[in-house]
Formats: sequence, structure tokens, C-alpha cells
Amino acid sequence: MPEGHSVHRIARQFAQNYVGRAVRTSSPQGRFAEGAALIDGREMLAARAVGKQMFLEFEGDLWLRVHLGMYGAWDFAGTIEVDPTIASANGRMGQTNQRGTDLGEVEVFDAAGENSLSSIGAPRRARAHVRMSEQTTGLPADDHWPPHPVGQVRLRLLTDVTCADLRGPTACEIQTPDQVVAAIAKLGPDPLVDDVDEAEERFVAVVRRKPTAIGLLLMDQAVVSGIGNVYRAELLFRAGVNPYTSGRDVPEDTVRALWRDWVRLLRIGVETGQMMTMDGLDGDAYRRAMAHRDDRHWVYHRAGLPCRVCGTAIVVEEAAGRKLYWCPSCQA
DNA sequence: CACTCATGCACAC
DNA sequence: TGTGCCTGAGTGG
Repeated sequence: MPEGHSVHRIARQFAQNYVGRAVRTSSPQGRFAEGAALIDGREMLAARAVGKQMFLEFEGDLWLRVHLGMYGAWDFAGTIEVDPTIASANGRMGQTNQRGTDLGEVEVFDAAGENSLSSIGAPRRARAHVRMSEQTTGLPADDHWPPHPVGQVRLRLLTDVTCADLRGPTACEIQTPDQVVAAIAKLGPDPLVDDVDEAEERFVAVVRRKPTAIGLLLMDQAVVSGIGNVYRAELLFRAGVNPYTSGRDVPEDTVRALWRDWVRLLRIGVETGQMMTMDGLDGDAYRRAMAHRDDRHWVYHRAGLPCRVCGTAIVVEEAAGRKLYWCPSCQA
């Protein structure tokens, strides 16, 4: 699942390609037929992400709340406008692989029909025709419009030119504006939604009065929105904090450093679509690290391997049902 | 091919 | 604390 950065990228795609347009909705799988019927034909008015949740507003005070959970994903097909703030176009968003990149890189065509695989650092195109890779769809791409639904598609959102399929979400429901407000009220601050300075104060205040371990607080969406298991491990390592330290025992400066690092990593993640947590490395070391699978994080998914800084074996432990990776020496 | 695991979370006990 | 949901990638035979 997508940690917070992916959800913000998805919301931007909807803002760019759906907001201001009438949307035909359906539930090819059937499980969301009733909800889909409620918004069918309405114009989408807004697309917002808060932490790992996304809210799409439709005419008539109807909102769609989607949470991808661990397995959910959006597949985009057809012609999409690539948000200029998103460096790489992706057919599939949300579902990511072990390296933390959005899956399903797609071929991007310019107006002349010349194509190139979009990637970080590639020239940004204002407009792109996106088609699914064969591996993703099992079909030879753009022969049909709209595309034949593949697999269990809970919800399909269709404009004249763009198709978005939602599969495997943990939450997908129609809400009233009040329910949306209530849902967002339960969430901790999101640096890309809230005023960053106020958000930092909120975060610091909550962490510093909790007896709970900081490693659990970072994963608690009521404390801070958008952090998942990968960012949790990496943030703690980067700050040199023992995951088991009580929130109230983490020095205030350190809590602030954690917050500011999260703001930085989230921004980088939204821009690049990748969970870049080793940005401190120089060019060569960074390229080397990126060249190998499972070799792009400080501690995440590195159980038993030597710490990149001190050589101590990285430890993995089960905490609240999730794997917690950390260096017992650097994070003493 | 069969099987395990996973970036999450709601719920029951 | 444990279970269920839901899908896809990775792994080992």
C-alpha cells in the first residue's frame, strides 16, 4: 500500500483529469453497484488526499472516500493529462513493489507519436496517451474503448477519454460532507494539507505527552497522517531514535527533526513517485544503492544485513503486528 | 505451480 | 493480541 505520497499523486491525477468533467461510474465487479449508481453522470468537483485516504467530491454534496489498504490500486487508462508536478506518468498507482516505486511504468507518447518510457528526469510532457502494460492488463493495450475490465474492478470512473479502475480497496464508500469532515477530523496532520507550522506544533504536542513508543506513534494515523511501515523505519533511523522510546521521552528537538524530515521525504515522494529515503548519499553511492533490489533503504527490509553506517546487523521485530526494522547501534 | 509475504486497518475477544 | 479482508509480486520446487 501506498503510503501517503502515492495517495497524493493519485489525487493529483484525478484533479487533472476528472475534476470539472462529468463522470460515468459503474462497479464491474458488482460489490459497489449501489454507490456507483449514486454518483453516475455527475461532475467531479474536487479531488483531495489526506494521509492515506482520498476524497472525491461530486455534484449534489456527494463524496467518495477511498482507502487503498494494503492491496488496493488505481489503474488509469486512456488519454491523461500528466500533472506537471508529477515527473513520471504511471498507469497503475498505489500498488507498489518492494523498491517502493509505483508499479506499471507506462509508455508515454508525444503528439508526434514518438514514444519514450517516462522516468524520473525525463522531459515532462503536458499531454500523454497512457496505455497499460501487457503484464498489468493481460490485454494488448488500447484496442477497446472503454477497456474491458480485468480482474475484480470494484469501481470504474469514466470520462470521455479517461478510465480509472479501482481494485482491492479496504474502503470505498459514498459520504455526506459531514461524514467527510468527521473522517478528516480523526486524522493527524498531513504536511501537504495543513499549514506546516501549525501541523508541526500539533505533532510535537501530541507525541510529547504520549507514553506510547515513538515507533508506534509514527504509524498512528491519528497522530500523523500518511506514514507507513517503510517511512516509519527510515525516519527513525535517519533521526537516530530508538523505536521503543516513549513519545514523551523523545527530546523536543528530535521530535521536530522527525516531523521536518517527514515533510521533506513526503514532498520528494510525491514529486518522484518513489520512496527516496537515502537522499543523503552522493551521486555514485546513490546510483549504486538504487541499482539493486532491496538496496535502497537504510534499514527497511534489511534484517540481518550490516547497517550501512556502523555495520551492526539490522534487527527486525514484530511490533503491533508489523515488521519493525532498526539498527540497535545507531538507534541506541 | 504452490505458497508466502506485503507499503493497512477494522474488528472481535 | 489475533483474525479477516483483498490483490500482486516474489520465491522455491
